Amino acid sequence: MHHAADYFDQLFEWALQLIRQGDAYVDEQSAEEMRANRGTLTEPGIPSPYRDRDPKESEALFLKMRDGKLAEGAAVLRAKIAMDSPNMNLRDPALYRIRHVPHPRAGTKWCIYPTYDFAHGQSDAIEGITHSLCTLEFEDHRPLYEWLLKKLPVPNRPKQTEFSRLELEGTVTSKRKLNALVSEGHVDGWDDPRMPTIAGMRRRGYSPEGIRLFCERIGVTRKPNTIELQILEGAIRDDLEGRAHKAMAVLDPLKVVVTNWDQPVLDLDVAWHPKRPELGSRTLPFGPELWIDRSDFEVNPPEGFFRLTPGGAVRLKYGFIVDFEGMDVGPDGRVETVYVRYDPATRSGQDQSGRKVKGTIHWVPGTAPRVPINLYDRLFTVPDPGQYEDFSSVLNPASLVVCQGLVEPALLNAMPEAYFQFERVGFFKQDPATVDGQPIFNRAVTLKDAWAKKQ
RNA sequence: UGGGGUGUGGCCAAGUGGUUAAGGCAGCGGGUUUUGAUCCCGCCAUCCGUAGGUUCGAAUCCUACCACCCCAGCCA
Repeated sequence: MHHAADYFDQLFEWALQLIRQGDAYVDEQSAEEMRANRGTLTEPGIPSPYRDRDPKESEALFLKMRDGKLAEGAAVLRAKIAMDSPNMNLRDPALYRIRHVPHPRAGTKWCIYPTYDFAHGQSDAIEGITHSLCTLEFEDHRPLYEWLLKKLPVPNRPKQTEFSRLELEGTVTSKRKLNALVSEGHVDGWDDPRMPTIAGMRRRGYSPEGIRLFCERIGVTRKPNTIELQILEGAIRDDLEGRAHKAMAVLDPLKVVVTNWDQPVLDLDVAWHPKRPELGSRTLPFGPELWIDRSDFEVNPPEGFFRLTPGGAVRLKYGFIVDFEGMDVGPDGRVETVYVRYDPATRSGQDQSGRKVKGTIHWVPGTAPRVPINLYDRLFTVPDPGQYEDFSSVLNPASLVVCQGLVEPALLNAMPEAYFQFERVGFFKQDPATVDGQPIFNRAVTLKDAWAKKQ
């Protein structure tokens, strides 16, 4: 990492040189006067009364600026270019201004600081940069960037190239707006998993490779664009599909009792990934009591529903086919427990029964630990929040839903760097806030769900 | 009504004078499947902002027009 502050001494010397060359002058107009004299888009500006002062006088004033002898706003160093330029950025842009504040890196050494325009190209040159990339709004600054490089004895001449910024549906990407989200407390920080920052995406569970795949898919151009969220999510899914450990978790538990289970708990040995044996396997206990997702049982199933129903049967993934036997319904009409019978001849991997069922659902053992699972969704309810003057009014109140889910016991073991797919649910990763034996999972992205879409 | 940019299918994006306008995402249809996931197959712009023109031939060259974005901070 390099910082412009590392070059403040050199930048100051170069500013002095511009003054001596007659290419810069100290202007003592107020900010308001400068604005008034800058002209408009269609009318040229009016030269400052200080524009043609003796360079020696400018130099003396500039030194006074540096020495803290002038108040903020009392004077500013300006490039002497052209007040009638059709390019507003060339109407004698400010190069240095007085700020009686310490600098986060340079401390209290300076009370004058270079503007973006004066620091940019020269810093690039010092760093030996050959191609300086930035976004389209700086296109109009390129002539200024080049003007400064030409006027100064810089070690090399970087070339500025602009491209369009990346706009993503359902979020904001400008630093200022992101900063507002953080400082106004709408998110927990710059690495909040809902933030479109690298830190946020990593914490959410996006892999570096997935992020790069996304970048490859969207390309780089000079066209204004707004990328659909699906392109990001699709890239993340495509990458995670191949690298995630596959496990089971139940977000909204419904108790299931296997009434004919007449043996000790059966420890199933299940591979972490069906296509990647090198990832190894884990133990998954199957017993008389377990949990399934509430959405996988319907008393009055809609057309095409092939999960568990009264009178129906499903396969419990990696386990057995079970047949519905009965259920307990609470006073509020809510199903509390489902009773099933398992078919011993249908054990996964050694099923010789020939039975076929329409659905296979995920489950966790009755002893499954309960852990917090953060379900993240888009931060905003509209695709273009940046267009709203007060974007906090279109925040998605459900951008984070914390649920207490049940996960298979193997997930209690620390695997902080692993990506997980909770089968039929989505991709997840442990949050860094996880402490020993108390994992917290973040949902990176859901799985595609053709059934949900059909509903 | 100054200057700088950009316009190719729902979203991205190749293509810069010559067969039927790449590819990805999304969508649709079908197959495989102990994840309604993955995977596989097929379909998806007679048309490239609009209108003219040049040419044997144009999304690609010319002209005009239209639309949208950026610039009047001592912000970056």
